[in-house]
Amino acid sequence: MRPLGLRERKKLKAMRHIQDVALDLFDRDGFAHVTIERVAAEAEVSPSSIYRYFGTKEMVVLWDEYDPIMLQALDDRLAAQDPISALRGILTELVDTAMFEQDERVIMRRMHYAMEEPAVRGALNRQADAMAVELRGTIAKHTGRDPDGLELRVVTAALISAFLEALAYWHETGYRDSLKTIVEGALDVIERGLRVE
Amino acid sequence: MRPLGLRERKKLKAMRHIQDVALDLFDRDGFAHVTIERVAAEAEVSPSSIYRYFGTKEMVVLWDEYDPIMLQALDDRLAAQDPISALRGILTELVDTAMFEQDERVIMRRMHYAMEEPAVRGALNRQADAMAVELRGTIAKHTGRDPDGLELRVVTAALISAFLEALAYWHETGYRDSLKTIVEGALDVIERGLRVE
DNA sequence: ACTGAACTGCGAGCCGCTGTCAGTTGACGG
DNA sequence: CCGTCAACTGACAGCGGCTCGCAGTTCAGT
Repeated sequence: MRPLGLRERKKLKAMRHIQDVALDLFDRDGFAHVTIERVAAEAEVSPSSIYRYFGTKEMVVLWDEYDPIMLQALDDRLAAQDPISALRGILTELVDTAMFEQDERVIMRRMHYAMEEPAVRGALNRQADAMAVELRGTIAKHTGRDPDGLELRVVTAALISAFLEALAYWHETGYRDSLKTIVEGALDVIERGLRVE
Repeated sequence: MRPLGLRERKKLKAMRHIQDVALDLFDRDGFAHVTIERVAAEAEVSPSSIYRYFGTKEMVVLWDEYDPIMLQALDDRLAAQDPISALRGILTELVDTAMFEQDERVIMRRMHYAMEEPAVRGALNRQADAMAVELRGTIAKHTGRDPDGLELRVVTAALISAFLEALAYWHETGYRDSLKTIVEGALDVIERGLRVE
């Protein structure tokens, strides 16, 4: 799996390029006012290729080549630790990776649309939903709980939504604090229970 | 506000009729394979009217004439009680209302698409997001918390997502138990904190 | 090399959704 | 009861996201 063939490398490069070009156009004219056709023209690929690569216009923004790696890492950790520790661990790992530093600017550009553009936000939520299902299955497998039980459903949903809120807060506060700090704060809130008043 | 004019009554009747016709067609041919044009023809209104009434195809399923009433009731309760008690209260009230009994079948039909059809599910999440924002504002007002603080964000998100999971669970278990029981179970989980292992 | 499979671009087309405009219908004061 | 005005409705045109089938091209394994 490690050594990517030429085909895959070309595809990855094309996707990076398309995403980059698209973000430029979105920044200039706004997400809604940029057509896929124009992105395709600017990136010198055909519109159908964009749809083949990304599936939807929103995914042009949301796609992240490291997502599968992250998910794999999370899965691995879940075999040995509880979900909250696993998430904390991933975050720490992430911050220590040069990859993150390097692409942080791109991440923030994408985050802008993920938070401000309703359509993109919707797609993000959908991704989160899919992730919740998978997470539930994994936790169930490692703890012997009922994967379809109400309790586990609520717990994983709370976890995922806490992470999403952390992202939103990170964005709204202008990326002032590190994402790691914020996510840990969010997890703390969840962990200690929700005395509301 | 109470006595609805003829205009509003006609509109409400039309919307009920359109939703009903649409659900019939969706049941027969599937959500994706039914065009708004066909719904319009079957309901004997113009397509533009459907868009004026509901905004999007998904909202034809999600629209509920009692939603604004529910939201108002929730707002009222939030002035005097904490959010969890308020939600429990609304649920109890709901179950006691004849309105619910009467329309329960329609609710289940709609629920089917809200859960199984990705596009509709997306719209539901979006509604939930909007509700979270409002809820945050209301809680902040009544408790003096920072409406944009991380803690309140996480708490309200957990509450809303718990409710959504309760709905999903209700649907998945074939509406066996009452929604009230399930929501209360979900709220219990949230309330006592999320020790995961 | 060479064959098969995967990928790409092209063209046509569906349908959700928006905006405009002319015609109609209910709300309201006299 | 009626005239006026605002609100609503339907017909139409059009945009653009997205899909599909097809023909030509490019990479992978032998």
